[in-house]
Amino acid sequence: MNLDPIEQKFVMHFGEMGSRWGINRTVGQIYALLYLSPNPLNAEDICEKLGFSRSNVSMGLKELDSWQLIRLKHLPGDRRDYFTTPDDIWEIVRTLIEQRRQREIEPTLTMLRDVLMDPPCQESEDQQHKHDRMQEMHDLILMMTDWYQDMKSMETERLVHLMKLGTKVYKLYEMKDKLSVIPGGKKE
Amino acid sequence: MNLDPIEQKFVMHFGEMGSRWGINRTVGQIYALLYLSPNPLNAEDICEKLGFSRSNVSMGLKELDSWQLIRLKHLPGDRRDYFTTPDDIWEIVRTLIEQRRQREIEPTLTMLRDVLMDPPCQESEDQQHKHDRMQEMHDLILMMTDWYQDMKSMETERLVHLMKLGTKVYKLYEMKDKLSVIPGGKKE
DNA sequence: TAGTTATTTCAGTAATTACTGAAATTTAAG
DNA sequence: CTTAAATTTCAGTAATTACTGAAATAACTA
Repeated sequence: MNLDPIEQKFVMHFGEMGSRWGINRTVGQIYALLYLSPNPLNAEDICEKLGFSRSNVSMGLKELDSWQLIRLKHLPGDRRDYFTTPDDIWEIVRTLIEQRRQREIEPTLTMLRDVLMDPPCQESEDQQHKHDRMQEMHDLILMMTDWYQDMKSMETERLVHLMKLGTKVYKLYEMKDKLSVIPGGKKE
Repeated sequence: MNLDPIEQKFVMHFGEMGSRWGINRTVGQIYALLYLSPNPLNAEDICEKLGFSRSNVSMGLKELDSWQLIRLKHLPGDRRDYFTTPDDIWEIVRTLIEQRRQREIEPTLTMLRDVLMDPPCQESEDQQHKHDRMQEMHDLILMMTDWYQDMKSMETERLVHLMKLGTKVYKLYEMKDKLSVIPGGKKE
């Protein structure tokens, strides 16, 4: 492996962390390497720097591509594929959240909608409890994804501002009914 | 396996989903079963319902306990351990987020703090770029965890209200400077 | 077109993780 | 204390996932 100490620490960390997420070591390390790299890297570069086989790197890049986390670049007079991560880290975060929503949340929501569709076959108390419990989960997930869809449309600048306000913004909101100066203050 | 069709679908789904998260099939299924169950279950119940070995269930429960996702109960005149999930699904979600923060985010933050501590050994442009890139990630993670710490302290009722408001609350906030009626309107 | 280079696929193997049954330990009751 | 029930541990094995090298395919060049 051909990395300076700091880079190595960062790359290794993402390799190890990878396994705590659904992602494997190779994929984690490749992404960390690309994230730090000042210029696009081709597959051969990655093999060399991380000591993985060419085919492993190919599969890792394919995986990252399926997550839409990398960008393909071409250098003039060079037919090889070069890869980068988006420059804007917020774009990376948004993509990660969106992909996880699609892969992990959406199927669960579909399953829940499905089982909640038909009413419990035998109307026992236990059946009712299970039904309620699933409804509860369904509603909570729906609320969170709706909230996320709303936030997603915000530009980074505003989102950062809103996050930094945190709960303060809510205290302000509570005040508005008392003031009844702001238009729409009686709604909700 | 001894489950009615709807329950089975729910439990199986969490088994399969488990592998997309860091969690394994057994643990996913056990949790789904406990989540739906109207009354606490002991290990033997779980073995029977899911068809796992006693030791596998024991290990699964231990894992769930380490995530603080289950509660231990005792029934009068019965020495066996019975388990439930919290009644309040919001408590489950909070615990999940908190645990993931501790296990996945905190170590990364520590690593980043660590590598950002000492200045780049050789002051090349590439070194600077890597340093900046890591700083960027550090700051973003810190902002998100700070925001989360702030939200964590809110009661469920208020949090739900705030989520349902979504970005509307921000539009209101933008208005306040123009109105300059609300106390503290000139801050920030 | 053939020849060259880049990339992907895939079958086989290595490594890791999940699961079991038997034995050990813990816990409580008599 | 002794006995019995409940739970955990752990070594061995099964199942799954990760990785490799060779072969196939694709993409360009002359």
